[in-house]
Amino acid sequence: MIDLKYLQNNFNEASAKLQKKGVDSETLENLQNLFKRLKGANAKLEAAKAEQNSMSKLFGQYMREGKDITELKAKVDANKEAMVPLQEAAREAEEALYAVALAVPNFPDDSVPAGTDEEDNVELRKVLEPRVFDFAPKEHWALAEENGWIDFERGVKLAKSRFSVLRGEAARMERALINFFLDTNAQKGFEELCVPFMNNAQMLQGTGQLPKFEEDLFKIEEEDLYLIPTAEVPLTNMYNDEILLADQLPVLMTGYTPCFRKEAGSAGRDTRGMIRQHQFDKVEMVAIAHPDKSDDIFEMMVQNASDILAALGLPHRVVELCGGDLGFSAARTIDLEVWLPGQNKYREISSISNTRDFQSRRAKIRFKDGKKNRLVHTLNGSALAVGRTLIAIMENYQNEDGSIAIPEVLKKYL
RNA sequence: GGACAGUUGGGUGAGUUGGCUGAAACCACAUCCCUGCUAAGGAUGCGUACUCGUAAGGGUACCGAGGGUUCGAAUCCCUCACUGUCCGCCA
Repeated sequence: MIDLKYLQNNFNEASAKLQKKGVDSETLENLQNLFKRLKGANAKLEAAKAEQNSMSKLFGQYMREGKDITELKAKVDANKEAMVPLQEAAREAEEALYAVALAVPNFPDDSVPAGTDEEDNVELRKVLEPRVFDFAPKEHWALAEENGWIDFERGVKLAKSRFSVLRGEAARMERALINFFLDTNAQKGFEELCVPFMNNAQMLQGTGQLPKFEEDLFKIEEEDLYLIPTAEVPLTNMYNDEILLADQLPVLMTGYTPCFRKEAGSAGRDTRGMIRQHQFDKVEMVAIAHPDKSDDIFEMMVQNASDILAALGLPHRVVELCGGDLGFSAARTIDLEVWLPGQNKYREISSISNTRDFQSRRAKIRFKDGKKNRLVHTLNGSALAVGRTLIAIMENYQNEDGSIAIPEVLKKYL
């Protein structure tokens, strides 16, 4: 959630920032008014409560002293009744405010390039030259079929469309990649965690998936539980509603989890192959950081993900997202796009974001800064999406006969 | 799944015949004082959030969560969650 006090005191600045993310100023004006309304309603209610409390104290005193309480009782009853509409007003004001506030995206950093969609993203650099093929490179689904690696039909039979089954060598490769990623992240100082793949609503709200993006989540019937869409949710919320000590920072965490997404709104996109699935494996990095240190950690996380791709010999480019393409919670995001020769395109394989205090305000993750409690910064990034890495290896390491070579660094994991 | 017990501040743990308890005591922690020798003693402070105020200092809420009874609830009632123990079941 954005800082409402900041919005109130720096309306024009805040409004300009959020324009980059396509939020109109009417929404913000509305938000500002709702905030004022809540404060006003609370002030009235609290004054009435203070009155009630002090009269109640007197009441007890009178009882002890044996004084007559009929007059006091009448006053206190009248006040109680007068409080009912105030209570109602405060409740309504709060509901109205949060309905809007929780759906407003984070402020983008000033450095974020303006733009409306991915066309306006800015390429920062390319890493590794794409290989020159002396034959026409195939797409991963063709290779998968030739090698018997991915069983799309049976994935659909077992579940539904956008599910698939990895077989044999491919299944082992998936496992090898997970291990390689986790080991590499651990070397960079990330603690490995194995977390629940279902989280409750409060956690999903903490990281920003709820309430706005419920339609993209798989919910467990009859339970307050959702399948996680990314390990960012459990890892970041490890410290939900906690106050850390300054010397505990930064907390660096990594974990492998499957990720579950309904892909609502992506109907028809990437239906062929394994690019966009309802369930996919990912190894995630999460950092809980001191606000002054989050930029450095961000750079480290981007470098780490890029290094992993380079170690696998996968050409990729580093892209800074423009305001319009930035996710809901992110203040800044850098994507890593891997080269897919079969598709003749760069495709997203990692997304690293600094959410600054947007998630920590929702999730109440603070740290002791001297006497005061301050919100931490939270960062997350994939290192890496496993299925897409497998695809990238298939397409980049393919031979003319359809066989696929194994990247050197993975050999010890197979 | 069934039965019983419990859920209090950073920790341990009082308080459950409703008001004087936002919460004793102890530990931990912080600052200061004393003293000096391998550590001890003393004083004070020390929950979170929102809110009013330049500040000093007020106010409101929170004793697992939500609701109820009452002038007033950590204390009574209801629902739910979680923890523990026993039974059942099971990878």
